[in-house]
Amino acid sequence: MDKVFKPAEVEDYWYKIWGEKNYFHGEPNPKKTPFAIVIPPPNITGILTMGHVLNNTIQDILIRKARMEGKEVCWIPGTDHASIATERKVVEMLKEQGVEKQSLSRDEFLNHAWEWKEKYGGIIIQQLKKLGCSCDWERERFTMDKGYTKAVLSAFVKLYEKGFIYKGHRLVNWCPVSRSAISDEEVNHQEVNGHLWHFKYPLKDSDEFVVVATTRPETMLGDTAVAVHPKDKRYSHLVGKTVILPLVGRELPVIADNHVDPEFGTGCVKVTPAHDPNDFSMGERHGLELVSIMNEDASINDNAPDAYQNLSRDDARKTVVKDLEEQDFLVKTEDYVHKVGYSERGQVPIEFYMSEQWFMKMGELAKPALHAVADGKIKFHPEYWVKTYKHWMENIKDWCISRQLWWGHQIPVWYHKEDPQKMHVSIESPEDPENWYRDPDVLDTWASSWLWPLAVHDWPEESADLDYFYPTDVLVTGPDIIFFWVARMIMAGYEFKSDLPFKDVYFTSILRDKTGRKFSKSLGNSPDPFELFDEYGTDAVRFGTMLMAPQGLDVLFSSNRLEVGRNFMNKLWNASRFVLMNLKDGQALDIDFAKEKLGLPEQWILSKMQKSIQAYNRQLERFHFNEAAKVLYDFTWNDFCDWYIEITKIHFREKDSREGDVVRGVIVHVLKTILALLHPYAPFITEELWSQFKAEKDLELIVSPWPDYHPGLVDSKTEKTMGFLQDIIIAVRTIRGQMNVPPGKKADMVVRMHGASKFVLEKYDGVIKNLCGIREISIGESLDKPPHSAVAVIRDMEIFIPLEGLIDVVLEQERLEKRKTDLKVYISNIQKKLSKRDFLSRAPKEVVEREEKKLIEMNNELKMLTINLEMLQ
RNA sequence: GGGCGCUUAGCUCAGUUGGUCAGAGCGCCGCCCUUACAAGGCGGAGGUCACAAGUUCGAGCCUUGUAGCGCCCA
Repeated sequence: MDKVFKPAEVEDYWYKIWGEKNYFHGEPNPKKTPFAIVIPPPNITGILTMGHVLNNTIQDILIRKARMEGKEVCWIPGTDHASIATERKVVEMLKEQGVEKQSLSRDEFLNHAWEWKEKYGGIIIQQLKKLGCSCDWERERFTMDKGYTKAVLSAFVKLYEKGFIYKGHRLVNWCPVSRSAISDEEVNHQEVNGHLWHFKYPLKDSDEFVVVATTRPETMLGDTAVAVHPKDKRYSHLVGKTVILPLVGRELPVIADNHVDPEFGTGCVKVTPAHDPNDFSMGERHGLELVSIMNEDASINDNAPDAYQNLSRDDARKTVVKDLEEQDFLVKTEDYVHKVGYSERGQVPIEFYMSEQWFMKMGELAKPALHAVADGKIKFHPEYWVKTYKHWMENIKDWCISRQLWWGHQIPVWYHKEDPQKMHVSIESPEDPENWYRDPDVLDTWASSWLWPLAVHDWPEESADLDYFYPTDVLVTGPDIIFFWVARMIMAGYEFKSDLPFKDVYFTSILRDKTGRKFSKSLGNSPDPFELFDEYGTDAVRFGTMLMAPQGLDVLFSSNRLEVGRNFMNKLWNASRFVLMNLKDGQALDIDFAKEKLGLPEQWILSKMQKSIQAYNRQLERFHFNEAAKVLYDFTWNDFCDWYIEITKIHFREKDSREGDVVRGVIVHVLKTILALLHPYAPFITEELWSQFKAEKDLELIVSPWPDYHPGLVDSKTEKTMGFLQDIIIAVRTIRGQMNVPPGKKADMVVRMHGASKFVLEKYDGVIKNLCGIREISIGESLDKPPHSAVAVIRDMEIFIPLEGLIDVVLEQERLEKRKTDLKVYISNIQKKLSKRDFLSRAPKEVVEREEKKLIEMNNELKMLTINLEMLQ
């Protein structure tokens, strides 16, 4: 074995072997418990980010553990067609080639889109394989597969027939870049530094005028009223009068409406029903005219005066303000901070735009989904997301599901050419297609991905796969898509299968950079996972990432934190190397621990290991992946490497004892258990090391049994004794360290003690001698303190280390004084506690006894310290 | 405006059901290339658990309030 672990040499090798042996594939098997996960399908436009690393490592951990536990495991991978994002990519690509989308037919465009998909859509899948994901690749799906498409259209038809889907002429969120409607969830509100412009609108046949304030001057071209609050005395005389809209000349009524905020601006507002949702409802209440002044790309249309037509909305704003100023209608311009809705995909401010769209009624769909989570049938981790979910579900609004795009699932609705009111809604086209035309719009991508857990099995077709692997067990995803996807999948599950889609939902951390900014493509602050894999090794990236991602909190990611992972992998590698070097050829390593007489360190490491297994399983079961990683890290590094391996060196120096053979059995057993437990986090290195230790009959680690927890091997007495031994060793090392005793120089140890623990010293003197460089140990009840010696007090013993020529009296005094000061504080705290009658009567007996015992021990230590300090004077 | 979360060592963070002298990694100081590992070993320093009040025999943990930071929704 190499002295340093070289990840690149094992990663591809083992991934290939696992694949060849078909270990990733799951089939319905009535004899086994199923364990299923569906991957959150990444966009075909996407490449692997650290967010994907985090998310998919977690899923792989769950899947690999379940596989080792003997469950029938199925992790279904796939990709999402991502309507808006993909169409944008394809349009951009065509533009570079000098082709405008508008010059192509729908079919021509879709051919380009499919070509693009074939070329780039599989990149992220290859990347997930590099990460080590043990997905069932035979079952890989794409949301525009034939079977999947059928599922999406079937769902549309079923909901239409139920009356849950309808068409309406509404004001919708409009993305001028995509030239499509988008849903409320695709709008992000951002604070921007804007202005508040105050304009004069003159009263008809009068010298009077009103002043209105607006953040969007260009929309004045579509104003159809001016409104004030009915109780606003400043303006009550104007209600019912008419003002003239500057630049346009349109006559506008002055109306009174309760929804006007008298505090905003002048308390008098312009009303633009075709471009603002509040104004729209005001328009409905007052029967106002709708004047839409924009084209699909948010340029000004011919409902505005000639001077503004075809200007972009930004140019229109400048021109309108300039013209108003020149004509003396501008009163003032104030700086003004306000929130603006941005299109999530287009990254530009959205417009509110009148158009005809398809909507889904959500009220009935939401009911069972709300209850499933509120009643705990579906559990969220961390739990606090339940509140957010409930709040959204209880205030759910109808969902705009149509998009003015070509790439996606075209809406399965045909209109009759003679009579467009006549509709054919079906997954099949009409029998006389020549008389019909199909709705050109496609469905919102989420209206296909909400079926993912069902449609991967070709629902609504019946299948054994669907029966066996649905509901799935866990969904792992980011909290940013709790509404987009999680909530809607739950609704779809109940609506179409009358059952929940998953039992647990784990919401991952959001990754941020060192300064707390969210990782994003546009900021360019997202590290490339492949550079990290190269630098640290994939296992290290997986393990390090998991170690730094606490449940429910954001992660300030910095790649040097992955060093912890890399160092740990190297530690494990070298510990294995040590064990391998000390094994004998052909030695049977299956030791029956029950039948062998085990030494204290062996009993201790096995006891510690059992406790670690228990804690590890517990943390994994409660989805605390960082804490589980920590448990294993601590056990491996501290207990196994720092203590147990060091102790075994004593045995391995004596070549052929029977005891040594038992130690070999124990050390291999512990190491193999560590490898098995770590495998879900670090699959490559553990499989490689396993191959060095596995017996003939053993399978690859990926399908080897999960270590059992044996409570019978937990032995608290052993742990106490070993703890005592460790305290002694640490105390001696501290003295050596502080007095600068050269590591090679052996010292003697004189122990004055009275208690029953003397046997520990006598029996394990070898351990003490070897672990802290001691030559001779003398023990007695009335030994004198040797001259020039340093002292440590441990429980009932005084340990003297004679250090002729090395002892620094001042240092020794300082050290003892510090301990004495600390002790006094502790003692006084305990005394305070024990002097309270309420404490004695109300605290549990064990707690009181523990405090009393502690007090005696500390007082004893203090006494011995004081004597030794006095001797130094 | 409504909701959620966070505040523990210089930095980044753990801390389970309220009960040992509050932990880790990194960083810092000292010693060491001891035949698994210098990506390492041994030892050390470093904390008013944001602040205030309350509940309790007992609070980092529970309750209320305050301040600061962050996120989501309107």
